[in-house]
Amino acid sequence: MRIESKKVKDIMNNNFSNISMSSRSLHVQVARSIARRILSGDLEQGSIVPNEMTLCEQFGVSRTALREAIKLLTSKGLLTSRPKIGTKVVNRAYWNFLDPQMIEWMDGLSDAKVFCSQFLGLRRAVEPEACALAAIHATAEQRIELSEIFQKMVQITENFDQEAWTEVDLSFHRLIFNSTNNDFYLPFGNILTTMFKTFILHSSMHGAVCLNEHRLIYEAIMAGNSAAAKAASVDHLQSGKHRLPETE
Amino acid sequence: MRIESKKVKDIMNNNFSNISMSSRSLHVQVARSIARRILSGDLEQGSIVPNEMTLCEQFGVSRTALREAIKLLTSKGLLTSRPKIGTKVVNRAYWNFLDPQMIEWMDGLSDAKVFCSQFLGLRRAVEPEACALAAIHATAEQRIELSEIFQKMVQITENFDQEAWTEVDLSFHRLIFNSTNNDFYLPFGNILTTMFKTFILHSSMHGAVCLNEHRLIYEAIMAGNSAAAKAASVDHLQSGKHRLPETE
DNA sequence: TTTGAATAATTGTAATACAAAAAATGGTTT
DNA sequence: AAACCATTTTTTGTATTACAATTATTCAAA
Repeated sequence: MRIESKKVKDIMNNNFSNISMSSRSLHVQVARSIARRILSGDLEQGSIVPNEMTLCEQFGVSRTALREAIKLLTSKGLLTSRPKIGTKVVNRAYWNFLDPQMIEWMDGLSDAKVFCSQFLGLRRAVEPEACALAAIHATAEQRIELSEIFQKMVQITENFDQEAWTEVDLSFHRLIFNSTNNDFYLPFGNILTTMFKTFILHSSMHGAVCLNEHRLIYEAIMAGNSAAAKAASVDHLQSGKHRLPETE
Repeated sequence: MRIESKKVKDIMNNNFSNISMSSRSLHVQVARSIARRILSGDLEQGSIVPNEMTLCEQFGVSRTALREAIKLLTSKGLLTSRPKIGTKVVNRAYWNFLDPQMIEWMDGLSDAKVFCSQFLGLRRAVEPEACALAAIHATAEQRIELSEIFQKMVQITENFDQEAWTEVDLSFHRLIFNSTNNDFYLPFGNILTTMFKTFILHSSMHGAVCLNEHRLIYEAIMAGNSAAAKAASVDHLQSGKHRLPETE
């Protein structure tokens, strides 16, 4: 019996497809296109974008599709509409940069290096505290899962495979955010994953060193030692050599 | 000449109305209603919600409006749709709790006390680091604006007015997030504001003490002393007495 | 100058029709 | 019986048209 393990796993996880199925639907494609015009500064903050019919013609889509695209962008804080006035680009201060789809849309617009180091600037704030909270609040099941994941890390390190390691690394950090059992930390799992997948981040250090850093975090959380978990995470993120974008 | 200062100011700021104009449009009302069913657990994760025509009848709206509502919820990570299958509630791990509109929708669902203390759990991670970054990266204009805002705080403290103080307090913290000049910190200004407006948070300590805490943050940032700014912020947020929900 | 009614431009909502995707069905072949 | 393939069926996706609601603009009147 041949197995399509990925598909089966997706079904088990109640996911339709791994990620947000990229851009199958028309309105998402249109939204992405407009979003990038806004994010790049092509459409200026505070300016009124062309009216719906004009945009329909520009993109060659129906008003239905276009309006759904605009609703999507409104939801991200990029646009706001009113009858008779039109649809306006809102001030940058209201853009939801913490939305994974927004992050995908940034791909190739701003300097990836800058963008990633900015992200690291947030990660350094959030993740150590997440580790500290996880050490305290992780459930029994979550601790079991964490040890299973760390086991995998050890195995992969033995004969190193970049892709497999990225996968398990992400699931490691994602589980930590989940293990805070704090709703406000949950989204960072997706944000981190999206950052990795769109700006292909490689940890320049393979194997031993990196595994050791993870081991320190892992053991501190398992021991319920929040201070140690936090310190280990700070150390992990401060060794500023790694996690630079692959390009250039 | 009579002045409608608020409206004039809104026009100056390029805002259509102060906040996201709540629920003027039909599709937002529908979205809110469905969102609350999901957030409350009434609609279970992984389950398929009724098909579009059924929902149209339930809400008494057209398919156009209903679909725009669903697109909004999809954008927040709550739903995902596919032809022939239907629209499914996605796993909680993918919900964007860092979206201001999502936070509004939580009002009255979960225990406000728990929710607010969870938020404080994130704030304690993010805000001290934001202060540290602001101390380093704030522009000249931002430093000027910060001192103006602090001036206002002093004035308001002299004859205390709760509402006015909340207003200026929020603008103080918002400006700090902006002054990091880091895209990923920007959204926290809106998140903080939304948390305050929907879960009416009162700082139990008025006047002098609180002003002093802000002064320490303010002076450290102005001096460019990131370590001191961070420490002052930690202190400000650790005095765990304040910022509890008003209800009960 | 101010007021107020008419106008016009744009988004908001509705209704209908058809296209596309994909599971489910059932019959055919191996 | 098992595998395969075309057919059917269900649901969302897109297009089109029409009309309602909102509100800036215009222009006339007081």
